[in-house]
Amino acid sequence: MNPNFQPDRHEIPVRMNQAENRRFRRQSLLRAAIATVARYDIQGATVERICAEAGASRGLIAHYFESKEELLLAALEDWFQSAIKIKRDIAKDKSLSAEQRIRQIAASNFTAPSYSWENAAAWQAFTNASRYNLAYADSIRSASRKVRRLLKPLFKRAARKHKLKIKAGFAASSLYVLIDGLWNSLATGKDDLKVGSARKVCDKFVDGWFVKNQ
Amino acid sequence: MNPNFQPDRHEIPVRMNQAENRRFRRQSLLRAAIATVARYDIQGATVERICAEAGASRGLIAHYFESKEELLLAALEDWFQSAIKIKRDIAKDKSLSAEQRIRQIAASNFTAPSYSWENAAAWQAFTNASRYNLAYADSIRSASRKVRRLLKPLFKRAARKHKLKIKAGFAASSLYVLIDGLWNSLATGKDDLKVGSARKVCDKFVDGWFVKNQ
DNA sequence: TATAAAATATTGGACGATCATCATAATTCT
DNA sequence: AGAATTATGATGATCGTCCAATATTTTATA
Repeated sequence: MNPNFQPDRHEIPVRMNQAENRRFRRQSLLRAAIATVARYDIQGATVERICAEAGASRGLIAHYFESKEELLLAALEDWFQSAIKIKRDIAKDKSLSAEQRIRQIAASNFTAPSYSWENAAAWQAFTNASRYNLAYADSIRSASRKVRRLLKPLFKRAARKHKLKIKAGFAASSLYVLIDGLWNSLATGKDDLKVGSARKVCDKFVDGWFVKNQ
Repeated sequence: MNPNFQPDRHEIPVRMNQAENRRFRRQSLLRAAIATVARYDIQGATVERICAEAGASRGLIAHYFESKEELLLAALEDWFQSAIKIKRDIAKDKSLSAEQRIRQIAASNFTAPSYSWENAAAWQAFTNASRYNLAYADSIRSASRKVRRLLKPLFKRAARKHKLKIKAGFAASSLYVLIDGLWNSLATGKDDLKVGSARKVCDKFVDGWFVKNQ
């Protein structure tokens, strides 16, 4: 049922002191929030369900977060931070050409740990909610900008190597819009798309930017 | 505030008989449902808000639909039916080449009446909800299949003209996934994308399919 | 055509269910 | 023992549905 199941504390045999316990509980709640949002959407992610997923009782959220809203926002930002880190690492990898880095960043969106059905589904839920929730909107806009800032110089350099003139910012944007579409499609299953195909679509799209005009 | 405002019955001076009135009320509720879902998401589209948007009282939904859920589903299917009709008409247009038809169908997603912020936002809300609502999932899967069935033969014919071998079904899928991503981006505004740019991204993507391999 | 009766349309209040938050109690750790 | 952590019941708010009442249109009748 739930591929990314987080065992609750009863299944953790190791003894933890309070500080460790606190970190563990917090992290459990963050992961449980993502998992629950993925399966039930934002409004379906009730305190009851999130806590059940985290193996805790209903009242615990209040002890670790100001409110349910604050937990969800923290979960979104926590997840995004780890997602951008993976991309930054690839962007800095000097053993790869700029074009290779672009392709690898794109591909990383369809490989664990960045990709999982849970992450795709939760991302879809949060972006959807960002239409009426200003906090999510801000967080997601900032996330989008960070990714574009990462990709733009790579597109610029890759184009120079190909002796092409392209609008690097536009290329970066559109690649990420495509990846978003692929994530949504994978999250809902509406187009019978497989993860492997998603990778191919990205590669084909990048091809398009580095081909000479006819 | 609401660009697609439907005037309520008090602003309609013409006398309507019961049959006309019934059609008008039903249609008002369907449009109001889309508009409200666009602005407030599915769970935020309360009976109160939908009816206010339609210029009716809270109880009226029960008179025209089995339940709120049934209204939302009817609104989704009603909207999709008009959207697919526009695409079918383009697909049948013999004055255009297959490739031109593909481009025009793609472009129609970014021109009124198929495109409006309201439609994009509501579509995003429904696809998002399709993860946990089976009725939406079925409806959307069927919609997706219809569009792919429309595009696939066009890609096949266009490729033949270009003397290329492509996977037409794959091309059709991926074009529609891209369009979905563009709609979501426009609905949320997260990537600062404009409608005009969305059209260009589509064109660039279609280019990619009809370019000789290097 | 006028009018009564029937059918249909519309309204808004009541009810029951769900949920986040809060207060308080119980438990565990230091 | 005292502090931190965890559990549970109570409370108030929100929402969909149902229902009784009121209003309007249509049909039947003379």
